[in-house]
Amino acid sequence: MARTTGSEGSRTEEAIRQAAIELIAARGFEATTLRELAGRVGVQPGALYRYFPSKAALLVALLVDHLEFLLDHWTAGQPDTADPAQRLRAFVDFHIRFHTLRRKEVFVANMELRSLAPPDYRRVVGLRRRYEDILTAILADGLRAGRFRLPDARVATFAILAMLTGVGSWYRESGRLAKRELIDMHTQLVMQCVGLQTDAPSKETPR
Amino acid sequence: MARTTGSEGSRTEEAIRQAAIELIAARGFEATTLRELAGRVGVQPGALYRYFPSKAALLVALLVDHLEFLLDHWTAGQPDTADPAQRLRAFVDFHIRFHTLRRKEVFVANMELRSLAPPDYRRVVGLRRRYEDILTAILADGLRAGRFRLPDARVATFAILAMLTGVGSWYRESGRLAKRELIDMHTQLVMQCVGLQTDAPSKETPR
Amino acid sequence: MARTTGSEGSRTEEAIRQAAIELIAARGFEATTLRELAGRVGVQPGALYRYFPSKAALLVALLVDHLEFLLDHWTAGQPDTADPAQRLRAFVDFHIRFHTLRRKEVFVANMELRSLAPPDYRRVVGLRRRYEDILTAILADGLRAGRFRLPDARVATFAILAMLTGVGSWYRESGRLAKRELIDMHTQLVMQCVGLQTDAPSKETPR
Amino acid sequence: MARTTGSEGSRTEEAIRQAAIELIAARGFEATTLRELAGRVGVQPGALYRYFPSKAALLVALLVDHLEFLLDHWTAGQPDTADPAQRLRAFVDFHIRFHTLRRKEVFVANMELRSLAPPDYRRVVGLRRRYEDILTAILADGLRAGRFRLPDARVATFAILAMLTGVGSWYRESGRLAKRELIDMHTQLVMQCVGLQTDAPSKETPR
DNA sequence: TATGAATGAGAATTCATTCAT
DNA sequence: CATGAATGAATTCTCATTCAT
Repeated sequence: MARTTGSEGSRTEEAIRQAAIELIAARGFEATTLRELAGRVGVQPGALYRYFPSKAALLVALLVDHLEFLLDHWTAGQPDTADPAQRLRAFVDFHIRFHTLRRKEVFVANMELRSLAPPDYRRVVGLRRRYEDILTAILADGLRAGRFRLPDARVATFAILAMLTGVGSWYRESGRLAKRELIDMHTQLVMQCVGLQTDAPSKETPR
Repeated sequence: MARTTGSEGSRTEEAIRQAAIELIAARGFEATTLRELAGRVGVQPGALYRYFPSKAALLVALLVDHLEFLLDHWTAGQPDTADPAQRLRAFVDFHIRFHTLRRKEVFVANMELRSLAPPDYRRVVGLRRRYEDILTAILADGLRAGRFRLPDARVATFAILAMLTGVGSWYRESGRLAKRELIDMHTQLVMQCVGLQTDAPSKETPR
Repeated sequence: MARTTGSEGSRTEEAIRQAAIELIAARGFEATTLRELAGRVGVQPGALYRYFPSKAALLVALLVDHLEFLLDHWTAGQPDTADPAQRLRAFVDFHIRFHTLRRKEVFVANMELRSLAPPDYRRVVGLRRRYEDILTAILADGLRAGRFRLPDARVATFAILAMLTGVGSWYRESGRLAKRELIDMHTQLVMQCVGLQTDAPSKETPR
Repeated sequence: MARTTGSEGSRTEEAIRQAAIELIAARGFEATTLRELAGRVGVQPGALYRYFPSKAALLVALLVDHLEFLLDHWTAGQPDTADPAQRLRAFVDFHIRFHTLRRKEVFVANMELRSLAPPDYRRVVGLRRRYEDILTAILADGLRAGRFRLPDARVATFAILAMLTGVGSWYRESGRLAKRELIDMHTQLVMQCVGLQTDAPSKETPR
């Protein structure tokens, strides 16, 4: 379904969101001016205020929508198994796909938390926390079942998320690696990280 | 040599650097104003220009010094062994110690690359690259020696650095974990990640 | 004739006028926005332009109508006597009644003259002048007849009008004084002011 | 003593205050722009912020200083008598002198109360109240001594102040009347108003 | 008769930077 | 070595107004 085609207005709003993500990812929130944003969208700066009451509110809308979208998608595509290793595999696959697909949103959501006013910050961090909890639950499950060898489920959550999310900051569609390879590689790394042996071959970095 | 003993001026410069790191870490470079910086240092804004030709130059100085300090310290304390596993252990220890000690500098260096003008950006990224290369070399060594099982030394470098650097964003001196534990945990995670078995015990997350 | 029965439209126009008086009295003309006005009326800002060609024209309409209403009412209820003292008494009564009844209109008419463009200013001041002239004529009559003792009929006009109009700025229906008392008090003050003895009792201010 | 001659800065501040009074008196506070104010002073708009933290604060400073100046001057020149009639005479003289001398400040103080934020409003109204109380005290004295015939000291205070203050809104130095005449006329009006007989001659308005 | 979308001009305010002293 | 005064350019945001529908 998604946003129905709609009037002038809803198309303008979508255009603003798109352009905002692009600009904020490129320059940072503070360094992004509404003038430039309006210019990209092809309207006057004042017109932005029909859609967002302030620059800050625009950022909040972007981040909240992004995180809710992320959570919804995980929920919708959740793996049909209770096996922790299988679930972890699915999580890595999901995370990398999502984070390479919506690279800019992810980048913005990671970089601009500090541009949020305290109440907005709490709201956004709350949503992010729910995503972290998904991974923590998988790791804790695996630990409990004696399948994973880990020092601490929460620390490992942060470690693995940092590792996986980092991908978005250097991966380019046009680069050396196909997305399939990327996922396979990180699956191997994560699996080993939680103490599972993999039979993936080792290969040296080509230069 | 440089700023050692401390005339009035060099003490002021140190104070500016300190305050700048603090402010930029807290608000971001764009959101940090020279007025506020000057206020913290206890001088008028104009006085800052005795020490740095521009706000941008101040950031560059901060980042370059930080990265050179990082590289110097690794070089100075380099482990006295050729064994890849030992070297990797040493790297993790060094990295986490440094990144928890100089948390704010690290945070700024990771967040504010995009605030740099292209030539400065290249310079700083060049330094950072030299640090990454240290880890890549260790991993490639271990691969060549058949000691590590890894998909790709470069990808693993990014993955491990992201994992380790992430620590700085949530670790607090006053938190649940002692620094020793932190290092042990991440050593275990990294060792497993590169395919080495560890004998560290698994423990569940306390609630 | 004019806005009597009330199609949709003429009811809307009345609502606009009402809301405008209220808002302008509260915030001043410049500080009143058409957005807020429209909001109170329950329409979109653009709809106001069906009724008034501009914000400035709205103000003019308000002021002119108010002053014409004032003059019409005096004319309609004019006292049936040539005696200056009687006429003065009637004027005070009329003025205070009108100025407490239509407090907000009066307030706006006194405060917002300077918001008028020169031609509108002249028109409105012309109407106001006709009202002042009513009092001047009474005073001049009384002087000529040797009944009043006054330095100058015009100066006294301004003085008395200022005195009486001032009431509107502090009088509240719900306050300490009934309207009847208010009128009696000011009648006494004005009568004494023009040199007539009154037999009204003096009373001290209660605390 | 007064503001000592002083640096560049204090001269600029004085110039800002002067120009601000002039502009605000002419156009109203809301309609006065900092651009225009700066233009009159001969500086860039931003420079105003060295002297006042906001447009609103500038207005407050103007009003508070004006009212304190008014109160100080009355106190300094207070009449050397306890006789209510004499004191009332002195008050009228003082008030009209002051209100014709500092016409614009007075006008602004009367018109722009509503442009103040609530706390500032309370502060300014508090000062104004202290001035009103001076007149109320004189009237109450005269009443108690049986010298004045008045309905109510507080109501009479408002009435007389309105009458006297109104002068500032039409008096021009260059007009028909000398300031001496103006004061004499209003003294007569006020004296009669409180029920004292005067021996001033009546004269008709020349046309 | 009214709406919804947008404009264009201008508002207050902020900020890096300069420079005479 | 540092200040105090000021600049000039930009920023977010507001608002009266227009107009196709």
